[in-house]
Amino acid sequence: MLTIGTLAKRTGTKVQTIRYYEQIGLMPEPGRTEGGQRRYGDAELDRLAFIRHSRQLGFPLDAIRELLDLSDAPDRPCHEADEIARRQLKLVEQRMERLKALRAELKRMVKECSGGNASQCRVLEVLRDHSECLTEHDQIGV
Amino acid sequence: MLTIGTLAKRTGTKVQTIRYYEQIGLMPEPGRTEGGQRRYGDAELDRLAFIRHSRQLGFPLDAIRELLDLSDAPDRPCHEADEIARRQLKLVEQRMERLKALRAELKRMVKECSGGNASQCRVLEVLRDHSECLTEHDQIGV
DNA sequence: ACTTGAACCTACAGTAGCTAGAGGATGTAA
DNA sequence: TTACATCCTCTAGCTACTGTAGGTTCAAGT
Repeated sequence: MLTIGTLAKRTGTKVQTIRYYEQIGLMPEPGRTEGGQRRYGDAELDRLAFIRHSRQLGFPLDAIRELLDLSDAPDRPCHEADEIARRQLKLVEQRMERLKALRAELKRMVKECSGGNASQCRVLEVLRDHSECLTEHDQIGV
Repeated sequence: MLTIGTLAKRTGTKVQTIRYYEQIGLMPEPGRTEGGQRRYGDAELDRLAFIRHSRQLGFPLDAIRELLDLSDAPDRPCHEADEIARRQLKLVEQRMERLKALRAELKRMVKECSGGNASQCRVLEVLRDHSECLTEHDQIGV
């Protein structure tokens, strides 16, 4: 039987995060000691590891919920899981494209800064003048 | 004199966002009509454009506050702005590295999925078994 | 002058995914 | 038994907005 702290250490999760997952129904309510402390088994350890690994791959909690459902139902066809993974991959690729553009712009800013005072600062100038910019209006969520 | 809606349209911002910026002190309190509606001048338009452009480049609001302070004080040396931009560039580069690893992992998952049912699903299997993974423990913030 | 309707106002709640703290109870080893 | 790490619940906070409810104001058209 594992305490919440052990579970936390083994999966690289904070204790509070595990309780949070329980609260939102991602982790099941575990058994308790007489004194009311949570005690976990190996199934819960696996489940939490699954969740953490998925989070590390950037899957949002909603998607993880779906993946867990699939994982719990071995007979269901797997294309749904495939779908979710593909969606995530697409998202990651979009973000990368976006970051590439940002990086270019930031590099340009930094490179052109000659180190005078603020009134001649290239960095500030570029930020002030949107027209010399490669970046589009509505791409804020990086 | 510009209404808040006009300012919003011109800068690609939502009206509520402008009010939010005012609330947190990033935008000044503008003049009002007798009826209490906000009216802006060109200075405010410029300031908002600066903020939005910076946000598009991924600068957090705190950094933008610093940049605005610098922008308001033309005599201060510019290396602080340079510093902030460099910091941001570094962050962007870190994120890109991270996303590259994620992309590789996701591609692998998707590629190996053969389309059976959930019990043989490669995607789920990879998520279950952290040990075959390239990704490190603590890299969740993508 | 009057009416209409878009745009404005405040205030509050909600989003994702945790994280931190207060104030107190429990479990375990010496 | 005593110390002390770990646990408990509850609440609030973080970033950067976004949405809604319920009401007011402005400007254009008649």
